[in-house]
Parts: sequence; C-alpha cells; structure tokens
Amino acid sequence: MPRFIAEKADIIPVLADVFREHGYEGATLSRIHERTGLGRGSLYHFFPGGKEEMAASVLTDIDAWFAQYVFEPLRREDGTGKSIDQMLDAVTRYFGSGNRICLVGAFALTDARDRFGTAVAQYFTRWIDALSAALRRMGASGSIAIAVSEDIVTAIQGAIVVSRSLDDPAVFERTMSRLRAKFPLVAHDDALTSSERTAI
Amino acid sequence: MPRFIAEKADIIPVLADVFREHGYEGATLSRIHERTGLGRGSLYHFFPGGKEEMAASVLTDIDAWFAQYVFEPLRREDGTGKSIDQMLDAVTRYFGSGNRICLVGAFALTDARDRFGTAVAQYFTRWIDALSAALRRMGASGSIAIAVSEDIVTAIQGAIVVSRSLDDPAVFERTMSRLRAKFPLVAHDDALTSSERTAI
DNA sequence: GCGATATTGTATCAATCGGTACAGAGTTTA
DNA sequence: TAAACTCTGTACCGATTGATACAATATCGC
Repeated sequence: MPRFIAEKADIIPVLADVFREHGYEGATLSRIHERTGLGRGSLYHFFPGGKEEMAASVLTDIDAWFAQYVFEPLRREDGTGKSIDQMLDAVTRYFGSGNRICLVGAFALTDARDRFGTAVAQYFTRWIDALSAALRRMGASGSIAIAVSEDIVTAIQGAIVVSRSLDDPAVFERTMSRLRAKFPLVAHDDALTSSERTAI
Repeated sequence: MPRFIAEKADIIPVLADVFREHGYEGATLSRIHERTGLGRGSLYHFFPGGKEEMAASVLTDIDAWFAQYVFEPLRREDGTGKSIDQMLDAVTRYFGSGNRICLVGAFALTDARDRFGTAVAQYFTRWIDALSAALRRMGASGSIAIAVSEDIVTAIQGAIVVSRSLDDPAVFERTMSRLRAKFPLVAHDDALTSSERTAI
C-alpha cells in the first residue's frame, strides 16, 4: 500500500538528523519510525541491513555532499585562495553556523567509530588531503600545507563541540571568521606568509 | 555480603571509561556490571539514582580533576606563561595524547547534553574563563584573551575528534606542540605580540 | 483488465533495557 | 552477644530493543 511512494533519497536526511540527535545507539527504530513516518516494513524494505545500513547510507550521503561542495571546489583551487573561502562558506552552511553537529565527529567519539571505521577515517583524510593540495597550489610547502590543513579541520570540529556545549553558535562563528582572516581572499604575497607564520 | 568493600571513588573512573567507550545510551547496566564487577544491587546502592546519577558523578569527578590540575594552575599564572605550559602538560596527560576522548565533548554531541546541560556548559566556561584570566595576567587585552582562549580549547577538542577518527594520536600531538609554540615559555615581549597576531 | 512488482502496516519474536525487591552475608556498634 | 547497618547477588518487573514474517494494497508493464 504505497500511498506516497517514499524515496530513499528523501528519507536519508531525516535519518541523518535522528542519528545526529541521539547518536547511533540512541537512534532507536521507534524514534526513526516517528520521524520518518515509515513503519518497520518500509524501513526494512529500503534498508534490509537494518540500523547499520541506515547509518552507513547516511555516511555515504554525507560523503557525497562533502565531495561536491567541499572537496571538489578545493580541487579547483587557482592559487588565489578562493576555494578555501568557498569551503568555509559551504561548511558554515552545512553545520548551520554551529547549530548542527558533525555526525562523523560524533560517531568518532563513541564505539560507533569501530563499526564505521573506514568511512569515518576517509571523511577526514579526504578533507585534509584536498585542503592541503589546495594550499600547495597556493604556494605552501608540503609540510606547512598539511599542518595548516589539520589546523583548520580540527578548529572546525572543535568549534562544533564547544558551540554545542555552550549552546552558543557565536563560538562557531568566531572560529570561522578567525579562519577566514588567516586566508585573505586577495592574493598578495603576505597572505601565505601570514598563514605560514601561524602554522607552526 | 561485602567481600571487598568497594569505594565509590574506585568505581567512578571505571564508569567514566564505560561512558567514554559507549556514550550515555550505549553504556548499559550489563556493560557497567561487567566492567566494574558490581552487581545491580551494589550499583544501585552507591547510585540510587541509577545511570543518570552514575554519569553525573563521573562529570563531577572530571570537574574536580580539571579544577585541580587545569583551572587552579591557571589561576596562579605569574605573567611568564608557565601556567599555560602546565595546563597543556596536564591536558596531554589527561587525554592520553589523543587516545582518550573528552567525555564532556562526547556528551555535548548527543542528546546527553540536554540531560547534563549545566555540567557540560560549566566545564567549558570555567576552562575558557580561567584561561583568558591567565592570558590577561600575561598582558593580553580582554577581547584578545577571550578569543585566544576559545581558540586553544576548541583546538584541543577538535584534535581529540580528528585523532580518534583517524586513529592517529600524532594529530593530537602536533596540535599540542603547535599550541605550545604559540606561547613560548620565555617571557619576552614578542611572545604575546605573536599570539595576538595569530589570535584574529 | 491482468499479473508482476513495489511498498506498507501489523503482529510477533527473543533479547535486552533500566529499575525494583529482597533476602542474606558481612561488619560495626552497643 | 545482639541489634543495626552496609554491602551484595539473584530473581524479577514491565517496557522497549532490533529484527522477521507476512498479508494487504497500490502502482506499473503489458
């Protein structure tokens, strides 16, 4: 009885929100049922693997989003630092200015990391790699590029944690503008020198 | 039948580990029983409030630790930056160089935050406040001190998240040495100027 | 219109959840 | 020694967990 044919693509964002709110263990099938409006039958039809497959699908979806709006722009970096700016925009949007947590980071802090180990690790390796490749295209040396990339990604993750803890998105906003200031969009030589100085 | 009289103080670190590994919802009484070796009877004898009281006690214990080894040293800052260095030492020890997660941060990323809202918020406000007070004693202006404090605390939290995700403590270590480099222990004027430069 | 397929709700399963009750063994106090 | 108190193990509670089975219905290809 498919009244409104539900698309898997429409369900996944809802699933993502449930996992974000309650974590992997706290996201029970009852809660998922409430939020998606889908009965157990439908849920197991779309995700025969049950909860684990749901979470895996969410992680795949997140990966696709970041590939499109974060990693891909970084790959197109032209040396002006524009892609860094675009990335910070995308990230600010994605994390709702600190109101939305990073599901991958949240999974990493519990034993859900062991369940989705490769997906979790890949998320961050791809992010840091894409970022440091862009920085190298901006003229940074290899070691500096990696250090600065790690610095940026950890700063964003930490900002999410502290913002949530204090229930104050301003912490996230301040972190983002601090990162932005490290990479002035105008590409004069000082831009990189400044970031190199703050890198170590 | 009290064979070995268990002390609440001995149980709490074990409880902390269980919560760290599995999160609040994932820390079931069976798992707590397994790890502590205490039956339900004993557990509810020590913590009549059940799981919630166990977690609250753990948070209180963590708060006490940080008060002693992090907040208190910062309060004794003499202008040389020595207390910052001591804090970074203590934090590195506490988080096992990135192998041990921050339970407060982990709680903050799920709905456990709503349950322990004030404890979670206080942990970070006290940390940031103590740190910025120390920075002011080192000569920083109010706004700079707050910005740098937020920067440091978020960097530490982010480093824990990324270290766990990549299963690579080196990320944590690098972040800590980067923070250390921002605050050279030797107190010449350049030290603070440098940190002010990187602050915004 | 007819059969195949896709989607759904309900009922049900064993296992486990957090929590309670309580008797009994040990220790301390009187 | 006797009563009071502290600690512990076991059994048990109703509720909920993730998962399965399956019949019923709607949609689509023909």
